Amino acid sequence: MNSANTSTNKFEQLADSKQKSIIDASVNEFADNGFKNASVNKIVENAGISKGSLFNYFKSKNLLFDHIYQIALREVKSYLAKVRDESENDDFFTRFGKIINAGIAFINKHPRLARIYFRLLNSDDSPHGKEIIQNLHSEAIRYLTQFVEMGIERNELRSELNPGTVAFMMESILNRILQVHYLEIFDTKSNISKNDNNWIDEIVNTLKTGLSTIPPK
Amino acid sequence: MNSANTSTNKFEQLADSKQKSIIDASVNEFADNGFKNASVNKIVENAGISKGSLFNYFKSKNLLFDHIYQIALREVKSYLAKVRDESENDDFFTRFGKIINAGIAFINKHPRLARIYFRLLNSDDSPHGKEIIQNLHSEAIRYLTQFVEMGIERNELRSELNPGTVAFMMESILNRILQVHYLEIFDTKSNISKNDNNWIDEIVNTLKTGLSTIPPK
DNA sequence: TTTAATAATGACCACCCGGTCATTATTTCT
DNA sequence: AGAAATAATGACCGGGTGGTCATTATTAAA
Repeated sequence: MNSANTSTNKFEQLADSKQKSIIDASVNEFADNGFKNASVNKIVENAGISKGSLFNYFKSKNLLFDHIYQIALREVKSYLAKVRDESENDDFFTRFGKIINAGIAFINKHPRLARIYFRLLNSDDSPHGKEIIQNLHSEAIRYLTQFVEMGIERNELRSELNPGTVAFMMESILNRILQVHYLEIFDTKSNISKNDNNWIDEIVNTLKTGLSTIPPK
Repeated sequence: MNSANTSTNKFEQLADSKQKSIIDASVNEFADNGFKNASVNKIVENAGISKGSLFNYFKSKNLLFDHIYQIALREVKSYLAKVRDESENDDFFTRFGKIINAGIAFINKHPRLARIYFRLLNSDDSPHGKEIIQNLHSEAIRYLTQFVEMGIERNELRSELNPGTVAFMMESILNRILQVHYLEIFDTKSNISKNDNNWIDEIVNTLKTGLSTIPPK
């Protein structure tokens, strides 16, 4: 009883190369098929282990998915922390542009994790799908709300703005841009192809100055 | 050989009440489980017909889904056309608010169709999922781009704006608002609960006047 | 009313699923 | 080297899948 008996206890004591092959096979299978349609049989086949072993490491398909998801979450958070720290001295709008580009960079670096995320978004066939997504969204809103509040303090944003509302709008647009980029990677037929910095700058700038011909008071 | 031999030919010659019960059962099953995880056995059970009959009306599960999807698409388009015609004399921002409210009304009226749509969005387990979604998005963008161009012509929007970019931003926000509303309906635990007109007005207004403290030239 | 055409049925098929566990292979300890 | 402990295996289980088709029930024609 020396260490906590987590569900991944046995798994974590495996050789690193074996862990990696199992994680790789799992990520690929979940990314391609979502949770329910992912096949444990194919995972063990691609990982080069027996089914009995997998169910020895993880008590169920659910717990295996949880483990994969935790890995993805850790990766995302480290990305967000990085961009927050690296853009501390930029103005609000430059920062927002950098956040968007960090998201794009993440998708480029971890396309299969992004795939799992985007599947999770609306599929609801995953063990804790709803809770996971709610969590991610509220974390994103909190993250962006901080930026907005800071922007107001620095007098870069109008003081009468509701930070939560602005954060919601930013998150909407951010998510959509990332979704488009994700589709560009996974759908070769995609004809959207607007993923260049000019486009992002244009969006940020439009958000900055607004649409109306009539300037506010 | 008098009429086109479509895959739904036999189905459309059925009594209306029978058609309705089959469609109802199918919509419910697809809404609750997505395409692949939907069970044909449960559909026929809930529709009160035999499995053989269903496969007589529709050659495959795929074609049954296609038929359901076409129904949903028709419903959405009629909604969009209605709001376009009814708001012809409003200014751009009032119109955008009405579009958002029309979307919310649609979800309230057809929650199960909305569920199928949101599942379709990222699940990619449906027969032509990718193409369907691409189509819907580009139709939405085209629809909104018209509004933006009209707004510029009427001198309600800055002339230097790129209509496609603005339409993209609007669609991002619209989609997200509808997604939140959808979650409020289907997830009783949802604590977002911002679906009131004040919130929508606030978003539209923020988009109108922009975020920056510095007014454009 | 008898016959011919059409519609509805559900047992059945081959296949795949997540999960189990007695058996076998490997490592560790004496 | 032998015994004990641990790890890995894959045949097997009950259950569900989309789809088929010989049989039965219903309707239309004679």
